Amino acid sequence: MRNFSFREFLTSNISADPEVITQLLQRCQRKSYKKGDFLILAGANCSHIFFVEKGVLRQYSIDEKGKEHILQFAPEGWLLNDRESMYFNQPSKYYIEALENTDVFILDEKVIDQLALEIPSFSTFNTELLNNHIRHLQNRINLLLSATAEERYLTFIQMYPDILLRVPQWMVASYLGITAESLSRVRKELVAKNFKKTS
Amino acid sequence: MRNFSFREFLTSNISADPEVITQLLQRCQRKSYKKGDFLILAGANCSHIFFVEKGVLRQYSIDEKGKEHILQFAPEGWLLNDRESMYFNQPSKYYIEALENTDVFILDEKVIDQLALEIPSFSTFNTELLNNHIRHLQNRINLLLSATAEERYLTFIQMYPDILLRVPQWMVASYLGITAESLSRVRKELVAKNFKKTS
DNA sequence: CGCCGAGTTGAACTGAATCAAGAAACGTGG
DNA sequence: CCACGTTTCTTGATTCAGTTCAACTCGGCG
Repeated sequence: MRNFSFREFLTSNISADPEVITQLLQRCQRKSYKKGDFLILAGANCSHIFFVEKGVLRQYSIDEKGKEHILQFAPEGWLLNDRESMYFNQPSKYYIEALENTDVFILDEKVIDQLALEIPSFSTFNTELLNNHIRHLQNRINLLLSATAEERYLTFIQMYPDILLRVPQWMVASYLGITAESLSRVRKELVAKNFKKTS
Repeated sequence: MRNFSFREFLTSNISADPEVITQLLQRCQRKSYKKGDFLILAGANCSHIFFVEKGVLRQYSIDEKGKEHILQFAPEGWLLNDRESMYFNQPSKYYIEALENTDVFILDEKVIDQLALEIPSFSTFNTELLNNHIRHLQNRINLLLSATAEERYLTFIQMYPDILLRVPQWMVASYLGITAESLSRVRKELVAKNFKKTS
């Protein structure tokens, strides 16, 4: 798996001179987690943004019936954070877990606030992240409201082309809001359709 | 229905002196729509934020199968906007329609940008709106992933206690991601349960 | 008065869940 | 490197929540 450098990510998104970005990076923590490690447990406050350099994270909740629901996957190059917990200072509803050995940059809320004061373009950057996040969530809602299991799955593999090869299939099912068995059948159906088409 | 003044909303959310807010309000457009009017059609760019002073709006999309899906209701005191269209300059996927005669304040993107430059606390305010929006969307996704039709309905009436009395029931069904017939049956079931309990 | 959209109800149907069992893949320790 | 248990994936049978289609009621409005 290719590494995604946080520096690259930042330079292509914030218009600040390299010196400033270097300073920013110095104020980040860098951490490595092993497969299965938790970065955050539900119930704790989560006031950081994680940038994945290498590996995959998942963010999920557990409902009253004991079922897991995956809110987001974050492979390399993706950000993961819990704005609800961070911004509103609430205990998080979500667990964040490493699904592979994963290297992350951790940007703490305090650092974000400082940076927003010091680098004018940083708050623009932060706004962009928020807007992007909203777009992502809105599209997902639309999909959940309108699409069948098969349609959701097809959309998923377009959005996260390689995740399927890297995480257990039942987690993908959980992200899609269906059971593992259903996903297995959907995939079987698709293979059958393709076979028909190409033979 | 009680009126919700935009000034009140702003003063309780931005720490800027009244003079500045007065100026802000002067740069807003105020408009009235009749029941059934469209504020925005899908396909057009939507670069404003609407604040509802009186009335109700709905924001909805139409999928390939021709079905409507309601993304949000906005009764008085609520904001409605399409960040995806506004921020990324894309044609909107959503229609915005007045469900009653409705009075709104319109805050244009250009004005927002100006204000962010002129009033430091304004961008904090904007960030707060974005974070709130994210929280709202995330909770909805969780609900769609985990809850049955009945559970969604119960959550809905807690969140929008009076909307049900003001808009056709089939629109609520569309918001919940179920058919009008199903909602009718869910409601019937709930009445039956309550009758059992109280007799 | 007559029409039309909204809501209700019933019957048949269907996509997905559940339950259960077996097969395959995987990791770990000997 | 093999043997073992554990987790994941698949498949089948059954059930169920919610959809679809259709008929009927009700209330408002021209």
